[in-house]
Amino acid sequence: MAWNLDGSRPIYLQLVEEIRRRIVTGEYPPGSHIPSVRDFATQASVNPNTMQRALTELERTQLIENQRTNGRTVTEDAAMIERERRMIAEQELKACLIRMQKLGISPEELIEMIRESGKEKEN
Amino acid sequence: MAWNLDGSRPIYLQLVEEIRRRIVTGEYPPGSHIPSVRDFATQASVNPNTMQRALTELERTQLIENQRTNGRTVTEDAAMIERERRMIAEQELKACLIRMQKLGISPEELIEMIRESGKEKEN
DNA sequence: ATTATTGTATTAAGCAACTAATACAGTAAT
DNA sequence: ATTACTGTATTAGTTGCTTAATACAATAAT
Repeated sequence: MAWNLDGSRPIYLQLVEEIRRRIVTGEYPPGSHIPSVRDFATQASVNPNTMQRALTELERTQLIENQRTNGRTVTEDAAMIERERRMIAEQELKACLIRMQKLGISPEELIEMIRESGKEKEN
Repeated sequence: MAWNLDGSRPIYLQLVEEIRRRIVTGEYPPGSHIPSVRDFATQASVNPNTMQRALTELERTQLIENQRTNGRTVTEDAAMIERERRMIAEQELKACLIRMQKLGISPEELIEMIRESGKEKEN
């Protein structure tokens, strides 16, 4: 329900990522209708034009299909959705590893840091 | 030597991060002079105003000190620099964990992914 | 003293993202 | 047929980032 938009990057890109996230996590199931441009814009408190741009952009990934005057639906291809989810995760990981390497932190050290951060929950 | 600036975010922020990275990795040692605004701007192929903004911004972190008309120097406080390095790393990790969690990936799974990505080097 | 270099400030211009307010065409529902 | 909803397009105005071209004061070097 939360869009969590910030001014650090173009809003339409953040919209793309948030909607994509909802799709790959099953929040918007395969084949289901997603809200209309106007509804989406209202929900996210952005201009309809900006949401339109985000949805058009998202269409290029084939995750959503344009039903002309009947709105847009999530693709039926569940395997493709799962593939997308893994791809996003691997891109995130790769970016994280690079940023860490630039700070002089190896993958092994990163694993150790993750373990450490897990322990802190017990406070 | 590479600045690797892209248009995805404000350039002055990318400059702040790159210079900060060079400091915490020892590329610019404690107490040393960093290049002048104009030199830095030339190196990074940006406008002096943009570099000025980045350096002013970076000053707030205390990592660099303003010597008035004698340029800027990296702080002598090596412990503080190391502290900064760890803080950046932990922020990166935290952000990564959150993004992964949003994709339905647990810290344990993330560790597994890191191990997997390490194996792929042997191709 | 003069010169060069430092940081800093100012003004103007351009650009991309975003908002705003409409308008239009197609289709589903009634 | 009419109504209400879809996506789409257009035009205009605002804002923040960036570049550009200077200018100024303070200091280091000579």
